[in-house]
Amino acid sequence: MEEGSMSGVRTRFAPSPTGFLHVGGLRTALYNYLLAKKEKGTFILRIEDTDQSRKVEGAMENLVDTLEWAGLHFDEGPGREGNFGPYIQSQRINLYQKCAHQLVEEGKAYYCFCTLDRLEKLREQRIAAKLPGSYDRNCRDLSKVDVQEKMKRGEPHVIRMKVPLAGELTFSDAIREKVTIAYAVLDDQVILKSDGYPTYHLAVVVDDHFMKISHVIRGEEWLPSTPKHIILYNYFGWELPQFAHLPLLLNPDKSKLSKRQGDVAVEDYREKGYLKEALVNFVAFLGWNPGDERELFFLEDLVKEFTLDRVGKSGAVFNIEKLDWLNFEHLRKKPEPDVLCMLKDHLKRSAVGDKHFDDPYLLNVIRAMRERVTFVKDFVEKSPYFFQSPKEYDPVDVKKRWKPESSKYLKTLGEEFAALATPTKEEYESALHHTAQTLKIKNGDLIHPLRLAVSGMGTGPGLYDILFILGKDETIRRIISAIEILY
RNA sequence: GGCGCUAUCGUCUAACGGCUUAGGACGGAGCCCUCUCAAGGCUUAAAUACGGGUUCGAUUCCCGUUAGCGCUACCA
Repeated sequence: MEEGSMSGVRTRFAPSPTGFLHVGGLRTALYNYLLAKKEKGTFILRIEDTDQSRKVEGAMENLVDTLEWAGLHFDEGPGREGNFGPYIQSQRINLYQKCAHQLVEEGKAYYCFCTLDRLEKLREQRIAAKLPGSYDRNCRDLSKVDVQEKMKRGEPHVIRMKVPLAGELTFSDAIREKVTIAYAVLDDQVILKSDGYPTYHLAVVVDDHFMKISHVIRGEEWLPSTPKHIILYNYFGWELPQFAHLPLLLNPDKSKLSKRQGDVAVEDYREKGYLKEALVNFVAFLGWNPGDERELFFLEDLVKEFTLDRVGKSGAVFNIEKLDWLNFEHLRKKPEPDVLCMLKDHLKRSAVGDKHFDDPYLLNVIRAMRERVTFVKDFVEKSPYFFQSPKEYDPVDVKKRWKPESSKYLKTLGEEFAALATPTKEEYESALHHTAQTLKIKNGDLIHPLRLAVSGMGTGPGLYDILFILGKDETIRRIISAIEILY
Protein backbone atom coordinates (compact mmCIF):
# COMPACT_ATOMS: atom_id res chain seq x y z
CA MET A 1 0.00 0.00 0.00
CA GLU A 2 2.82 2.37 0.76
CA GLU A 3 4.79 1.54 -2.32
CA GLY A 4 4.79 5.21 -3.08
CA SER A 5 7.21 5.88 -0.32
CA MET A 6 9.75 3.67 -2.03
CA SER A 7 10.21 5.92 -4.97
CA GLY A 8 9.68 9.50 -6.02
CA VAL A 9 7.91 8.46 -9.18
CA ARG A 10 4.33 9.60 -9.12
CA THR A 11 2.25 9.52 -12.29
CA ARG A 12 -1.32 10.38 -12.90
CA PHE A 13 -4.11 9.74 -15.33
CA ALA A 14 -6.30 12.81 -15.43
CA PRO A 15 -9.42 12.39 -17.55
CA SER A 16 -12.37 14.69 -17.58
CA PRO A 17 -15.64 12.96 -16.76
CA THR A 18 -17.37 13.74 -20.02
CA GLY A 19 -18.18 10.27 -21.25
CA PHE A 20 -16.64 6.86 -21.61
CA LEU A 21 -13.00 5.94 -21.44
CA HIS A 22 -11.48 6.30 -24.88
CA VAL A 23 -9.00 3.64 -26.02
CA GLY A 24 -6.44 6.41 -26.37
CA GLY A 25 -7.17 7.29 -22.78
CA LEU A 26 -6.67 3.68 -21.83
CA ARG A 27 -3.23 3.74 -23.38
CA THR A 28 -2.34 6.99 -21.63
CA ALA A 29 -3.53 5.52 -18.35
CA LEU A 30 -1.63 2.32 -19.06
CA TYR A 31 1.69 4.04 -19.72
CA ASN A 32 1.29 6.11 -16.58
CA TYR A 33 0.49 2.98 -14.65
CA LEU A 34 3.39 1.04 -16.15
CA LEU A 35 5.97 3.69 -15.39
CA ALA A 36 4.74 4.06 -11.82
CA LYS A 37 4.73 0.33 -11.19
CA LYS A 38 8.03 -0.24 -12.92
CA GLU A 39 9.66 2.33 -10.66
CA LYS A 40 7.81 1.20 -7.55
CA GLY A 41 6.08 4.53 -7.56
CA THR A 42 2.49 5.69 -7.26
CA PHE A 43 -0.24 5.80 -9.87
CA ILE A 44 -2.89 8.41 -9.31
CA LEU A 45 -6.32 9.00 -10.79
CA ARG A 46 -7.41 12.61 -10.86
CA ILE A 47 -10.72 13.80 -12.20
CA GLU A 48 -10.56 17.03 -14.18
CA ASP A 49 -14.08 18.34 -13.95
CA THR A 50 -13.49 22.06 -14.08
CA ASP A 51 -15.85 22.51 -16.97
CA GLN A 52 -19.22 22.44 -15.32
CA SER A 53 -21.10 22.46 -18.59
CA ARG A 54 -19.48 19.29 -19.88
CA LYS A 55 -20.00 17.18 -16.81
CA VAL A 56 -21.72 13.88 -17.51
CA GLU A 57 -23.56 12.05 -14.79
CA GLY A 58 -21.97 8.74 -13.90
CA ALA A 59 -18.97 9.29 -16.12
CA MET A 60 -16.51 9.23 -13.25
CA GLU A 61 -17.87 5.97 -11.89
CA ASN A 62 -17.66 4.53 -15.36
CA LEU A 63 -14.07 5.66 -15.73
CA VAL A 64 -13.08 4.07 -12.44
CA ASP A 65 -14.94 0.90 -13.29
CA THR A 66 -13.32 0.58 -16.70
CA LEU A 67 -9.84 1.26 -15.35
CA GLU A 68 -10.33 -1.39 -12.72
CA TRP A 69 -11.63 -3.82 -15.31
CA ALA A 70 -8.46 -3.32 -17.31
CA GLY A 71 -6.43 -4.02 -14.20
CA LEU A 72 -5.02 -0.53 -13.83
CA HIS A 73 -5.57 -0.10 -10.13
CA PHE A 74 -4.78 3.37 -8.95
CA ASP A 75 -3.05 3.95 -5.63
CA GLU A 76 -4.59 7.34 -4.98
CA GLY A 77 -7.72 8.86 -6.40
CA PRO A 78 -11.41 9.40 -5.75
CA GLY A 79 -12.51 7.04 -3.04
CA ARG A 80 -8.95 6.02 -2.38
CA GLU A 81 -7.61 9.04 -0.60
CA GLY A 82 -3.89 9.45 -0.16
CA ASN A 83 -2.10 12.40 1.35
CA PHE A 84 -2.62 14.66 -1.61
CA GLY A 85 -6.36 14.78 -2.08
CA PRO A 86 -8.98 15.59 -2.85
CA TYR A 87 -8.53 14.08 -6.31
CA ILE A 88 -11.51 15.72 -7.93
CA GLN A 89 -10.72 19.17 -9.17
CA SER A 90 -14.10 20.70 -8.46
CA GLN A 91 -13.32 20.04 -4.80
CA ARG A 92 -10.10 22.04 -4.98
CA ILE A 93 -11.36 25.34 -6.32
CA ASN A 94 -10.15 27.36 -3.35
CA LEU A 95 -6.60 26.27 -4.06
CA TYR A 96 -6.75 27.35 -7.68
CA GLN A 97 -8.32 30.66 -6.80
CA LYS A 98 -5.67 31.31 -4.20
CA CYS A 99 -2.93 30.52 -6.71
CA ALA A 100 -4.49 32.66 -9.43
CA HIS A 101 -4.86 35.63 -7.15
CA GLN A 102 -1.32 35.21 -5.94
CA LEU A 103 -0.17 35.55 -9.52
CA VAL A 104 -2.26 38.70 -9.96
CA GLU A 105 -0.70 40.21 -6.86
CA GLU A 106 2.74 39.44 -8.14
CA GLY A 107 1.98 41.05 -11.48
CA LYS A 108 2.18 37.73 -13.35
CA ALA A 109 -1.50 37.62 -14.19
CA TYR A 110 -4.30 40.13 -14.53
CA TYR A 111 -8.02 40.61 -14.42
CA CYS A 112 -9.72 40.70 -17.77
CA PHE A 113 -13.18 42.12 -18.25
CA CYS A 114 -13.54 41.52 -21.95
CA THR A 115 -16.91 40.09 -22.89
CA LEU A 116 -17.31 36.85 -24.76
CA ASP A 117 -18.91 38.88 -27.47
CA ARG A 118 -15.86 41.10 -27.87
CA LEU A 119 -13.58 38.09 -27.82
CA GLU A 120 -15.62 36.43 -30.52
CA LYS A 121 -15.44 39.47 -32.79
CA LEU A 122 -11.75 39.81 -32.12
CA ARG A 123 -11.17 36.24 -33.14
CA GLU A 124 -13.05 36.70 -36.39
CA GLN A 125 -11.05 39.80 -37.21
CA ARG A 126 -7.78 38.08 -36.50
CA ILE A 127 -8.67 35.11 -38.61
CA ALA A 128 -9.72 37.38 -41.44
CA ALA A 129 -6.46 39.31 -41.13
CA LYS A 130 -4.56 36.03 -40.88
CA LEU A 131 -2.91 37.01 -37.65
CA PRO A 132 -1.87 34.56 -34.99
CA GLY A 133 -3.43 34.49 -31.56
CA SER A 134 -6.89 35.49 -30.60
CA TYR A 135 -6.61 37.87 -27.67
CA ASP A 136 -5.25 41.36 -28.01
CA ARG A 137 -4.24 41.75 -24.35
CA ASN A 138 -6.70 44.58 -24.01
CA CYS A 139 -6.90 44.31 -20.22
CA ARG A 140 -3.26 43.50 -19.58
CA ASP A 141 -2.39 47.09 -18.72
CA LEU A 142 -5.58 48.22 -17.07
CA SER A 143 -4.84 50.60 -14.20
CA LYS A 144 -5.53 49.58 -10.62
CA VAL A 145 -8.26 52.20 -10.49
CA ASP A 146 -9.96 50.87 -13.59
CA VAL A 147 -9.90 47.39 -12.22
CA GLN A 148 -11.32 48.46 -8.88
CA GLU A 149 -14.07 50.39 -10.56
CA LYS A 150 -15.10 47.51 -12.81
CA MET A 151 -15.00 45.18 -9.84
CA LYS A 152 -17.20 47.53 -7.87
CA ARG A 153 -19.67 47.56 -10.74
CA GLY A 154 -19.68 43.82 -10.57
CA GLU A 155 -18.47 43.29 -14.11
CA PRO A 156 -17.79 39.63 -14.87
CA HIS A 157 -14.12 38.92 -15.19
CA VAL A 158 -11.54 36.23 -15.65
CA ILE A 159 -7.88 36.05 -14.74
CA ARG A 160 -5.37 35.76 -17.53
CA MET A 161 -1.71 34.84 -17.24
CA LYS A 162 0.87 37.23 -18.64
CA VAL A 163 2.87 35.57 -21.34
CA PRO A 164 6.26 37.23 -21.98
CA LEU A 165 6.01 39.42 -25.07
CA ALA A 166 9.27 38.35 -26.65
CA GLY A 167 11.70 35.50 -26.62
CA GLU A 168 11.15 31.78 -26.84
CA LEU A 169 10.89 28.80 -24.61
CA THR A 170 12.60 25.47 -25.02
CA PHE A 171 11.61 22.50 -22.95
CA SER A 172 12.54 18.88 -22.97
CA ASP A 173 10.19 16.01 -23.52
CA ALA A 174 11.04 12.41 -22.75
CA ILE A 175 9.71 11.32 -26.12
CA ARG A 176 10.41 14.27 -28.38
CA GLU A 177 13.53 15.67 -26.82
CA LYS A 178 13.65 19.43 -27.29
CA VAL A 179 10.66 21.50 -28.32
CA THR A 180 10.90 25.24 -28.85
CA ILE A 181 8.07 27.73 -29.13
CA ALA A 182 8.16 31.52 -29.43
CA TYR A 183 6.29 33.40 -26.69
CA ALA A 184 4.82 35.67 -29.34
CA VAL A 185 2.53 32.95 -30.65
CA LEU A 186 1.10 32.28 -27.20
CA ASP A 187 -2.03 33.97 -25.93
CA ASP A 188 -2.51 35.40 -22.49
CA GLN A 189 -4.40 32.31 -21.54
CA VAL A 190 -7.36 32.48 -19.19
CA ILE A 191 -6.44 30.63 -16.02
CA LEU A 192 -9.47 31.40 -13.90
CA LYS A 193 -12.88 31.54 -15.54
CA SER A 194 -15.64 33.97 -14.69
CA ASP A 195 -17.51 31.24 -12.86
CA GLY A 196 -14.58 30.93 -10.50
CA TYR A 197 -13.40 27.61 -11.87
CA PRO A 198 -9.86 27.28 -13.17
CA THR A 199 -9.11 26.33 -16.74
CA TYR A 200 -7.22 23.16 -17.46
CA HIS A 201 -3.97 25.04 -17.74
CA LEU A 202 -4.00 26.38 -14.19
CA ALA A 203 -5.52 23.33 -12.59
CA VAL A 204 -3.13 20.88 -14.17
CA VAL A 205 -0.09 22.83 -13.06
CA VAL A 206 -1.32 23.43 -9.55
CA ASP A 207 -2.39 19.84 -9.06
CA ASP A 208 0.66 18.27 -10.58
CA HIS A 209 2.75 20.39 -8.28
CA PHE A 210 0.85 19.79 -5.07
CA MET A 211 0.34 16.13 -5.85
CA LYS A 212 4.07 15.86 -6.41
CA ILE A 213 3.67 14.38 -9.88
CA SER A 214 7.08 13.45 -11.22
CA HIS A 215 6.12 12.52 -14.79
CA VAL A 216 3.40 14.12 -16.83
CA ILE A 217 2.54 11.51 -19.43
CA ARG A 218 -0.29 12.66 -21.67
CA GLY A 219 -1.42 12.83 -25.28
CA GLU A 220 0.36 14.77 -27.96
CA GLU A 221 -2.53 17.19 -28.23
CA TRP A 222 -1.09 18.86 -25.12
CA LEU A 223 2.27 19.55 -26.61
CA PRO A 224 1.42 23.05 -27.91
CA SER A 225 0.11 24.22 -24.55
CA THR A 226 2.97 22.85 -22.50
CA PRO A 227 4.91 26.14 -22.76
CA LYS A 228 2.00 27.89 -21.05
CA HIS A 229 2.23 25.38 -18.26
CA ILE A 230 5.94 25.88 -17.96
CA ILE A 231 5.53 29.64 -17.71
CA LEU A 232 3.14 28.99 -14.85
CA TYR A 233 5.60 26.65 -13.13
CA ASN A 234 8.23 29.35 -13.43
CA TYR A 235 5.91 32.05 -12.10
CA PHE A 236 5.13 29.95 -9.08
CA GLY A 237 8.75 29.00 -8.65
CA TRP A 238 7.94 25.31 -8.83
CA GLU A 239 10.10 22.50 -10.09
CA LEU A 240 9.15 21.09 -13.49
CA PRO A 241 7.98 17.51 -13.85
CA GLN A 242 9.32 15.33 -16.63
CA PHE A 243 7.03 15.70 -19.63
CA ALA A 244 6.25 12.87 -22.03
CA HIS A 245 3.83 13.49 -24.88
CA LEU A 246 2.43 10.33 -26.41
CA PRO A 247 1.75 9.95 -30.13
CA LEU A 248 -1.89 9.93 -31.17
CA LEU A 249 -4.01 6.91 -31.98
CA LEU A 250 -5.39 7.05 -35.51
CA ASN A 251 -8.23 5.80 -37.66
CA PRO A 252 -7.37 3.58 -40.61
CA ASP A 253 -7.32 6.73 -42.75
CA LYS A 254 -4.80 8.27 -40.35
CA SER A 255 -7.10 10.88 -38.92
CA LYS A 256 -7.34 11.14 -35.16
CA LEU A 257 -9.10 8.09 -33.80
CA SER A 258 -12.77 8.84 -33.59
CA LYS A 259 -16.20 7.37 -33.69
CA ARG A 260 -17.84 7.03 -37.06
CA GLN A 261 -14.88 4.94 -38.15
CA GLY A 262 -15.25 2.36 -35.43
CA ASP A 263 -15.50 1.98 -31.72
CA VAL A 264 -13.46 4.22 -29.49
CA ALA A 265 -14.82 3.44 -26.05
CA VAL A 266 -13.08 0.76 -24.06
CA GLU A 267 -16.53 -0.31 -23.01
CA ASP A 268 -17.44 -1.09 -26.64
CA TYR A 269 -14.58 -3.54 -26.89
CA ARG A 270 -15.39 -5.00 -23.53
CA GLU A 271 -18.96 -5.62 -24.64
CA LYS A 272 -17.84 -7.17 -27.87
CA GLY A 273 -16.03 -9.79 -25.88
CA TYR A 274 -12.45 -8.63 -26.09
CA LEU A 275 -10.33 -9.80 -23.22
CA LYS A 276 -8.78 -7.14 -21.06
CA GLU A 277 -5.45 -8.90 -21.49
CA ALA A 278 -5.69 -8.55 -25.25
CA LEU A 279 -6.81 -4.94 -25.20
CA VAL A 280 -4.08 -3.95 -22.76
CA ASN A 281 -1.45 -5.86 -24.70
CA PHE A 282 -2.61 -4.34 -27.96
CA VAL A 283 -2.83 -0.79 -26.77
CA ALA A 284 0.58 -1.06 -25.08
CA PHE A 285 2.12 -1.91 -28.43
CA LEU A 286 0.60 1.10 -30.12
CA GLY A 287 3.65 3.27 -29.63
CA TRP A 288 5.82 1.00 -27.55
CA ASN A 289 7.68 -2.27 -28.01
CA PRO A 290 10.19 -4.21 -25.97
CA GLY A 291 12.92 -3.99 -28.59
CA ASP A 292 12.89 -7.66 -29.45
CA GLU A 293 10.40 -9.86 -31.23
CA ARG A 294 8.12 -10.83 -28.39
CA GLU A 295 4.55 -9.66 -28.80
CA LEU A 296 2.48 -11.48 -26.24
CA PHE A 297 2.57 -9.59 -22.99
CA PHE A 298 0.55 -9.63 -19.82
CA LEU A 299 0.27 -6.55 -17.66
CA GLU A 300 2.94 -7.87 -15.27
CA ASP A 301 5.36 -8.38 -18.15
CA LEU A 302 4.71 -4.87 -19.37
CA VAL A 303 5.41 -3.50 -15.91
CA LYS A 304 8.76 -5.26 -15.88
CA GLU A 305 9.84 -4.11 -19.28
CA PHE A 306 8.28 -0.73 -19.87
CA THR A 307 10.51 2.26 -20.38
CA LEU A 308 9.64 5.69 -21.66
CA ASP A 309 12.61 5.76 -24.00
CA ARG A 310 11.14 2.95 -26.08
CA VAL A 311 7.98 4.91 -26.78
CA GLY A 312 7.78 6.00 -30.40
CA LYS A 313 7.04 9.44 -31.76
CA SER A 314 4.60 8.85 -34.58
CA GLY A 315 0.89 8.20 -34.54
CA ALA A 316 -0.37 4.65 -34.70
CA VAL A 317 -3.37 3.26 -36.55
CA PHE A 318 -5.66 1.21 -34.39
CA ASN A 319 -6.09 -1.91 -36.48
CA ILE A 320 -8.60 -4.44 -35.37
CA GLU A 321 -7.08 -7.46 -37.10
CA LYS A 322 -4.11 -7.45 -34.82
CA LEU A 323 -6.31 -6.93 -31.79
CA ASP A 324 -8.34 -9.94 -32.86
CA TRP A 325 -5.22 -12.01 -33.18
CA LEU A 326 -4.07 -10.97 -29.73
CA ASN A 327 -7.48 -11.83 -28.37
CA PHE A 328 -7.20 -15.24 -29.93
CA GLU A 329 -3.75 -15.71 -28.41
CA HIS A 330 -4.77 -14.55 -24.98
CA LEU A 331 -7.89 -16.65 -25.01
CA ARG A 332 -5.73 -19.65 -25.79
CA LYS A 333 -3.50 -18.83 -22.84
CA LYS A 334 -6.36 -18.57 -20.38
CA PRO A 335 -6.57 -21.38 -17.86
CA GLU A 336 -9.43 -23.77 -18.58
CA PRO A 337 -11.39 -22.94 -15.43
CA ASP A 338 -11.40 -19.29 -16.43
CA VAL A 339 -12.61 -20.05 -19.90
CA LEU A 340 -15.24 -22.37 -18.48
CA CYS A 341 -16.44 -19.60 -16.27
CA MET A 342 -16.65 -17.15 -19.14
CA LEU A 343 -18.39 -19.65 -21.36
CA LYS A 344 -21.02 -20.41 -18.72
CA ASP A 345 -21.55 -16.73 -18.28
CA HIS A 346 -21.99 -16.25 -21.99
CA LEU A 347 -24.30 -19.24 -22.29
CA LYS A 348 -26.60 -17.82 -19.66
CA ARG A 349 -27.18 -14.77 -21.80
CA SER A 350 -27.45 -16.66 -25.06
CA ALA A 351 -30.31 -18.22 -26.99
CA VAL A 352 -29.71 -21.54 -25.26
CA GLY A 353 -29.65 -19.92 -21.85
CA ASP A 354 -32.40 -22.14 -20.53
CA LYS A 355 -30.47 -25.34 -21.13
CA HIS A 356 -28.05 -26.81 -18.67
CA PHE A 357 -24.68 -28.19 -19.62
CA ASP A 358 -22.45 -29.69 -17.02
CA ASP A 359 -18.85 -28.66 -16.52
CA PRO A 360 -17.13 -31.77 -17.94
CA TYR A 361 -19.22 -31.42 -21.08
CA LEU A 362 -18.36 -27.75 -21.50
CA LEU A 363 -14.72 -28.46 -20.82
CA ASN A 364 -14.75 -30.96 -23.66
CA VAL A 365 -16.25 -28.36 -25.95
CA ILE A 366 -13.62 -25.88 -24.87
CA ARG A 367 -10.78 -28.29 -25.56
CA ALA A 368 -12.20 -29.14 -28.97
CA MET A 369 -12.81 -25.56 -30.04
CA ARG A 370 -10.00 -23.64 -28.42
CA GLU A 371 -7.82 -23.10 -31.40
CA ARG A 372 -10.81 -22.29 -33.56
CA VAL A 373 -12.23 -19.38 -31.59
CA THR A 374 -11.24 -15.76 -31.19
CA PHE A 375 -13.95 -14.81 -28.74
CA VAL A 376 -15.79 -16.71 -26.05
CA LYS A 377 -19.00 -16.16 -27.96
CA ASP A 378 -17.47 -18.10 -30.85
CA PHE A 379 -17.86 -21.32 -28.89
CA VAL A 380 -21.56 -20.96 -29.49
CA GLU A 381 -21.46 -19.21 -32.82
CA LYS A 382 -18.94 -21.47 -34.49
CA SER A 383 -20.11 -24.71 -32.95
CA PRO A 384 -23.79 -24.28 -32.15
CA TYR A 385 -24.23 -28.04 -32.55
CA PHE A 386 -22.71 -28.60 -29.14
CA PHE A 387 -25.61 -26.72 -27.62
CA GLN A 388 -28.54 -27.74 -29.77
CA SER A 389 -29.10 -30.27 -32.49
CA PRO A 390 -28.83 -28.89 -36.02
CA LYS A 391 -31.95 -27.03 -37.07
CA GLU A 392 -30.80 -26.87 -40.64
CA TYR A 393 -28.01 -28.25 -42.75
CA ASP A 394 -25.64 -25.97 -44.59
CA PRO A 395 -26.85 -26.16 -48.21
CA VAL A 396 -23.39 -25.80 -49.69
CA ASP A 397 -22.14 -28.76 -47.71
CA VAL A 398 -25.23 -30.77 -48.34
CA LYS A 399 -24.72 -30.31 -52.04
CA LYS A 400 -21.08 -31.24 -51.78
CA ARG A 401 -21.19 -34.05 -49.23
CA TRP A 402 -24.64 -35.59 -49.16
CA LYS A 403 -25.01 -38.23 -51.83
CA PRO A 404 -28.11 -40.27 -52.69
CA GLU A 405 -26.60 -43.28 -50.94
CA SER A 406 -25.68 -41.38 -47.83
CA SER A 407 -28.89 -42.17 -45.97
CA LYS A 408 -28.41 -45.84 -46.49
CA TYR A 409 -24.79 -45.73 -45.41
CA LEU A 410 -25.51 -43.69 -42.33
CA LYS A 411 -28.31 -46.01 -41.35
CA THR A 412 -25.86 -48.90 -41.32
CA LEU A 413 -23.32 -46.81 -39.45
CA GLY A 414 -25.92 -45.84 -36.89
CA GLU A 415 -26.69 -49.46 -36.26
CA GLU A 416 -23.02 -50.16 -35.83
CA PHE A 417 -22.73 -47.36 -33.29
CA ALA A 418 -25.80 -48.57 -31.46
CA ALA A 419 -24.10 -51.87 -30.76
CA LEU A 420 -21.33 -50.06 -28.88
CA ALA A 421 -21.62 -49.56 -25.11
CA THR A 422 -20.07 -46.18 -24.30
CA PRO A 423 -17.70 -45.67 -27.17
CA THR A 424 -14.42 -43.83 -26.97
CA LYS A 425 -13.19 -41.71 -29.85
CA GLU A 426 -11.13 -44.61 -31.07
CA GLU A 427 -14.10 -46.95 -30.95
CA TYR A 428 -16.17 -44.59 -33.04
CA GLU A 429 -13.34 -44.46 -35.49
CA SER A 430 -12.89 -48.19 -35.82
CA ALA A 431 -16.63 -48.70 -36.01
CA LEU A 432 -16.74 -46.26 -38.88
CA HIS A 433 -13.81 -47.91 -40.61
CA HIS A 434 -15.43 -51.27 -40.18
CA THR A 435 -18.69 -50.05 -41.63
CA ALA A 436 -16.89 -48.57 -44.61
CA GLN A 437 -15.20 -51.85 -45.20
CA THR A 438 -18.39 -53.89 -45.12
CA LEU A 439 -20.10 -51.37 -47.34
CA LYS A 440 -17.05 -51.36 -49.61
CA ILE A 441 -16.86 -47.57 -49.60
CA LYS A 442 -14.27 -45.03 -48.58
CA ASN A 443 -14.11 -43.69 -45.07
CA GLY A 444 -14.83 -40.27 -46.49
CA ASP A 445 -18.16 -41.46 -47.81
CA LEU A 446 -19.21 -41.88 -44.21
CA ILE A 447 -17.19 -39.18 -42.54
CA HIS A 448 -18.52 -36.22 -44.47
CA PRO A 449 -22.22 -37.05 -44.39
CA LEU A 450 -21.88 -37.98 -40.74
CA ARG A 451 -20.27 -34.65 -39.88
CA LEU A 452 -23.11 -32.95 -41.69
CA ALA A 453 -25.69 -35.06 -39.90
CA VAL A 454 -24.42 -34.37 -36.40
CA SER A 455 -23.28 -30.78 -36.81
CA GLY A 456 -25.24 -29.39 -39.72
CA MET A 457 -22.09 -27.97 -41.20
CA GLY A 458 -18.88 -28.93 -42.87
CA THR A 459 -16.37 -27.37 -40.53
CA GLY A 460 -15.29 -28.02 -37.00
CA PRO A 461 -13.11 -30.15 -34.76
CA GLY A 462 -12.22 -33.73 -35.58
CA LEU A 463 -15.33 -35.76 -36.26
CA TYR A 464 -14.64 -38.35 -33.59
CA ASP A 465 -14.16 -35.60 -31.05
CA ILE A 466 -17.58 -34.28 -31.90
CA LEU A 467 -19.15 -37.72 -31.62
CA PHE A 468 -17.48 -38.39 -28.32
CA ILE A 469 -18.56 -35.06 -26.88
CA LEU A 470 -22.13 -35.49 -28.09
CA GLY A 471 -22.34 -39.04 -26.83
CA LYS A 472 -23.75 -42.13 -28.45
CA ASP A 473 -27.45 -41.49 -27.93
CA GLU A 474 -27.34 -37.97 -29.24
CA THR A 475 -25.20 -39.02 -32.16
CA ILE A 476 -27.66 -41.68 -33.19
CA ARG A 477 -30.59 -39.35 -32.71
CA ARG A 478 -28.98 -36.83 -35.01
CA ILE A 479 -28.19 -39.46 -37.60
CA ILE A 480 -31.81 -40.51 -37.67
CA SER A 481 -33.20 -37.02 -38.00
CA ALA A 482 -30.69 -36.12 -40.68
CA ILE A 483 -31.76 -39.13 -42.69
CA GLU A 484 -35.37 -38.03 -42.36
CA ILE A 485 -34.71 -34.48 -43.36
CA LEU A 486 -32.11 -34.98 -46.07
CA TYR A 487 -33.91 -38.11 -47.41
C1' G B 1 -3.60 31.48 -41.91
C1' G B 2 0.01 30.88 -37.61
C1' C B 3 2.67 27.52 -34.51
C1' G B 4 4.13 22.65 -33.37
C1' C B 5 4.74 17.39 -33.97
C1' U B 6 5.50 13.31 -37.20
C1' A B 7 7.28 10.49 -41.70
C1' U B 8 10.51 2.30 -42.61
C1' C B 9 6.17 -3.17 -45.94
C1' G B 10 -1.44 -2.23 -46.34
C1' U B 11 -1.07 -2.03 -40.57
C1' C B 12 1.95 -2.29 -35.71
C1' U B 13 7.03 -1.96 -35.65
C1' A B 14 12.97 -3.43 -35.32
C1' A B 15 17.46 -1.18 -36.88
C1' C B 16 20.08 3.65 -31.58
C1' G B 17 26.30 5.59 -38.98
C1' G B 18 28.94 0.29 -41.20
C1' C B 19 27.54 -6.64 -38.74
C1' U B 20 21.33 -5.12 -43.71
C1' U B 21 20.42 -8.86 -49.95
C1' A B 22 16.27 -3.39 -44.27
C1' G B 23 14.34 -8.00 -39.45
C1' G B 24 9.66 -9.57 -36.88
C1' A B 25 4.29 -9.60 -36.22
C1' C B 26 -0.89 -8.98 -38.11
C1' G B 27 -3.24 -9.30 -42.65
C1' G B 28 -2.57 -11.41 -48.05
C1' A B 29 -0.85 -15.43 -51.43
C1' G B 30 1.04 -20.50 -51.95
C1' C B 31 2.64 -25.33 -50.20
C1' C B 32 2.75 -29.24 -46.42
C1' C B 33 -0.19 -31.72 -42.71
C1' U B 34 -5.35 -33.48 -43.01
C1' C B 35 -12.19 -36.43 -42.57
C1' U B 36 -13.61 -30.64 -42.77
C1' C B 37 -12.31 -26.06 -40.43
C1' A B 38 -8.70 -24.41 -37.52
C1' A B 39 -3.96 -24.84 -35.25
C1' G B 40 1.04 -25.84 -36.63
C1' G B 41 5.28 -25.96 -40.17
C1' C B 42 7.50 -24.01 -44.60
C1' U B 43 7.64 -20.49 -48.66
C1' U B 44 6.34 -15.84 -50.84
C1' A B 45 4.81 -10.68 -52.30
C1' A B 46 5.31 -6.03 -49.69
C1' A B 47 8.72 -0.37 -47.04
C1' U B 48 13.22 3.47 -45.64
C1' A B 49 7.96 10.11 -48.85
C1' C B 50 11.14 13.48 -52.09
C1' G B 51 15.55 16.63 -52.76
C1' G B 52 19.94 18.41 -50.93
C1' G B 53 23.95 18.18 -47.65
C1' U B 54 27.55 16.06 -43.43
C1' U B 55 30.57 11.53 -43.68
C1' C B 56 35.16 6.90 -46.20
C1' G B 57 29.96 5.20 -45.37
C1' A B 58 23.45 7.01 -44.24
C1' U B 59 16.87 4.13 -42.66
C1' U B 60 19.87 6.28 -38.85
C1' C B 61 22.72 13.21 -38.26
C1' C B 62 21.48 18.39 -40.50
C1' C B 63 18.55 21.53 -43.94
C1' G B 64 14.60 22.15 -47.34
C1' U B 65 10.14 20.31 -49.86
C1' U B 66 5.84 17.50 -49.55
C1' A B 67 2.23 15.02 -46.87
C1' G B 68 -0.42 13.69 -42.48
C1' C B 69 -1.87 15.02 -37.84
C1' G B 70 -2.35 18.21 -33.60
C1' C B 71 -3.00 23.00 -31.30
C1' U B 72 -4.67 27.85 -32.17
C1' A B 73 -11.79 28.56 -26.31
C1' C B 74 -13.86 31.59 -20.05
C1' C B 75 -13.20 22.51 -23.45
C1' A B 76 -10.19 19.23 -21.59
